[in-house]
Amino acid sequence: MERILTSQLPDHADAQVTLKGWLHRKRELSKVHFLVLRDRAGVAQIVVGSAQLMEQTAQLDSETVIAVTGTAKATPQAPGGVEVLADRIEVISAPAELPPIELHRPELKESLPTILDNAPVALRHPRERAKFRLSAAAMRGFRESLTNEGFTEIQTPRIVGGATESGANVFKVDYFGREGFLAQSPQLYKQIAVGIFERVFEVGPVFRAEPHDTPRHLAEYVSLDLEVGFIEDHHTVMDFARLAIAGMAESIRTNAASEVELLGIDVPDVPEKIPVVDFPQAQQMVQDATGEQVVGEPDLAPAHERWLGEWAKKEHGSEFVFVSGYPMAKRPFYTHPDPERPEFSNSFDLLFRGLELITGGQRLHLYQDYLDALSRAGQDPAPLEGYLQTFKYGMPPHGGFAIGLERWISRLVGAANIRETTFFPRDITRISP
RNA sequence: GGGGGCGUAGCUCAGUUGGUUAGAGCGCCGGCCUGUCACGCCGGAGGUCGCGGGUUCGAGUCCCGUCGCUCCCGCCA
Repeated sequence: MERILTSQLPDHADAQVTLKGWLHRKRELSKVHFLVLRDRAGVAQIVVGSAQLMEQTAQLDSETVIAVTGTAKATPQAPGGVEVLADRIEVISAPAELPPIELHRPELKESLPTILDNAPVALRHPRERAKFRLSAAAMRGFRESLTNEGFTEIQTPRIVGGATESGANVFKVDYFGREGFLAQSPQLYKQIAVGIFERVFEVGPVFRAEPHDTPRHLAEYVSLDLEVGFIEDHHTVMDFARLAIAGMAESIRTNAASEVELLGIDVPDVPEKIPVVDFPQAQQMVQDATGEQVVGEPDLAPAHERWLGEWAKKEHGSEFVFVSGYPMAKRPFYTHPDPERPEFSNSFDLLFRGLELITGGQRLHLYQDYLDALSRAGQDPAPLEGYLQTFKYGMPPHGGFAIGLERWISRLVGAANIRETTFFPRDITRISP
């Protein structure tokens, strides 16, 4: 008998079916046992009526892997409308121990450290795994919307020689006796790739050895990167950021509809035109509203980003807001200045529900500009020789951005801590499981 | 890196001004219950109170140290 999924039960009413999955829960009454079977699609109720079968199911522990054969019956009493009246239950695999957490609850009551310590089994919970189906749908939307625009997907090295860019700390690795580093971003390689493909994107892990212990930081996270050539300025890049985010939101709506429903989340509408606030203007607004002295600071504090998020919602009905034109001072060496006011850059952040979700901008594209910028930053151009080749041999104006996947999902589901939406998070203290 | 909070049963948590044998709910085990759906009812097992030291007649409770977790800030995606 061929296996069907719990989600296919409504199509098989009154037919003989086989379900395979995990024993999610038992509810045992004296004359009838109800089993809840969980498979990759969801859960279904199994009704056990015969004394002989009940004797068997009474012995089964939670998470036993079983195959159930019986008749699918549509009935209003059944959760989900259709249940299986079991004729035969086969144990495929019996667990060695009971799970340390209560998987059968509608929502896990366990604390985050307990969930993370027991992640291999905790993530089996329908609500837990649903978050990562949202991730999958988001990545798919990112890939599809950009592929449609003539982008090429690339995979750049995760092990690099020489520090990639200034700023974040990098993990050192022993590379056959030489010093190597884990890539903190595909930045340099994706720019090189623009010289080859014009339009590229990448989905992959990046590594940050920063000693940050916050609910928004990870030592390893998934970066959705884009880089595109032949732009006017950073506003062209912002248009692609809008396109990518809209594609991700749409894919979640269509490819993860049941997860969206299960989690009860609001997938945001991405406006055709996301509001844009110039950095100095943003600071002035925050200062006027909060009375805090922020004008002149080189960046926005998280609290100020939250304020801007609320402002965009109130004034523009948008859950997204661009802040553009950050000061050059704290931006990396490849950042393109604003030709009109060189102390500011052609860069931007995209805030989603008050959290920094995307950073991007226009990059320098002239060889001499790179030599000058590196010199100003006091950085030795020698380790960057391969990178600089790109500009030596002709590059169009270009730019790009990076989206933090886990941050996007974290904001989407309203998680208090990014670890809730990270598949086996790596942070300053956690390296396993 | 700076500051705050918390470590008590498998899980989530109570535990009074220090006082005899440390509690609850869930989970687990046993019994009862034709339709449960966080099933219900009755009973039971389960603890080095994170670890080490100190004060005291007496420490889960007070003090010191240490380890772990967590939140805020810095910083970032």
